[in-house]
Amino acid sequence: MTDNERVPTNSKKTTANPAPERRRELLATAAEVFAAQGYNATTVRRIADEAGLLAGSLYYHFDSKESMLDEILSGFLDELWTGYDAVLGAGLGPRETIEALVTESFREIDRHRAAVAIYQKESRHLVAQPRFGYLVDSQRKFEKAWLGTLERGVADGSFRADLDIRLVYRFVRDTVWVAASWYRPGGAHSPEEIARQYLSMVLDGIAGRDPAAA
Amino acid sequence: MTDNERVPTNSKKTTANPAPERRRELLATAAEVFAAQGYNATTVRRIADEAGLLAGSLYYHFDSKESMLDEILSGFLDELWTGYDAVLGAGLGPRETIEALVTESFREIDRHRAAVAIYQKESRHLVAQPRFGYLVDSQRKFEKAWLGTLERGVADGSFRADLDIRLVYRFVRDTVWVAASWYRPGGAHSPEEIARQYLSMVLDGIAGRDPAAA
DNA sequence: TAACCTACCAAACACTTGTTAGGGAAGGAG
DNA sequence: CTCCTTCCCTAACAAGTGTTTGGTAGGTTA
Repeated sequence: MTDNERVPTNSKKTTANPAPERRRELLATAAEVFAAQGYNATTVRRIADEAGLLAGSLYYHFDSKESMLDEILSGFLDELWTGYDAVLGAGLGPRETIEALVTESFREIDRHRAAVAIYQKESRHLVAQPRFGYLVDSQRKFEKAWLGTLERGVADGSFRADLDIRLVYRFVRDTVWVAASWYRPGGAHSPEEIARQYLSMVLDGIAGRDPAAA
Repeated sequence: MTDNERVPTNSKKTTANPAPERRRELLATAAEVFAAQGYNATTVRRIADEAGLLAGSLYYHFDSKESMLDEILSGFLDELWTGYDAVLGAGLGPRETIEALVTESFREIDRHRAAVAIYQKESRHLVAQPRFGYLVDSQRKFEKAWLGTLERGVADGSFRADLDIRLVYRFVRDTVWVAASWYRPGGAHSPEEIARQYLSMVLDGIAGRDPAAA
């Protein structure tokens, strides 16, 4: 469906997926360390320590450190686009689409906090590598979905027409995704509640409604 | 004045600053590479290549790779707080203070684009190191200034009272500073124009004013 | 019992990393 | 000319990097 459904290069397993439980465990801890320290600053030995095995043993499960990163990012993007495609195919109006996309985004941040953090820190220099070319495809598709929705909304009066639409796009996009840098699951607010307040701010602003106030 | 005025440890120069021209050149190119590739992913040899000399020669000017990073970040923060302190000491109302802070922030992004990008990517794991403890001080002061202004605004009706104020703080803060990731000096808009449109979005929202629209 | 597979360890490999030591060319000062 | 300072190069070092190789304990299958 999307062009992001890459099969992570895993030459070890020829059968479909016999026992990916351990892989997922290891990928989860790797993602946590990557998110906390940064990909390049993270050593394979550190991941192994955190997972309770030796560095070399990771290479029984994965081809390379880079393929771990690949699997983390592509796995996240696959799930993200599953959610986005459902929203975009629902035939909603511009404003409702934006609301649904923002809400869906915060749900993804809730479920893939580490992957989102990694994506934000590393994607900029990963796009240069051919292996991560699918990041470019995803970015393009992402921009098309959001920007297109915003333009539809400007056309039908849902959104203001007196702003640089690309500035608005980056504003909304960044506003949502940087939340992954401070969001912690199990915090004071649910993803839906955060989405609600963010949408309220983005759509209506933070200024007081009292005309008497300066 | 601020508590960020750290003297970068430069044991080589005992006199005040005899010829810091070359230093600034090298720091500028180092900052560009750090911002583009990430600090840990950047090798000293790469910086040297970009600057047109050999890796070892950098150590005539700087104590270490880390001290380059230190000097870049502390230099940026010093200038940032010079501007912020001027705004905060001007005795403006809450809304005018926020407007001035946002505008000042975009000016700093314009002048220290690379340093801001580095700060955003690396500060999270740098705060653990004692050498970069001043980052924590700056963060605390930053939060105090912004959050305090927002609270004053809620109290006097300038800002909405029906939102989680800490969420608003993070919203405004991130919204402004992530702009450094896409901003390029000499682009379509001046820092002031970007600040104006951002403020318009943050304060009044992006929704259309036409009540007839959904 | 024998063969086999899974998941790991122990130990090393080749390479890159930040950093250092010593030296030398260029130019101004005495 | 000699001395000194500035700025850079050459060449290496030790530590850390991702990765590979061979082996092995334990369970499952035949």
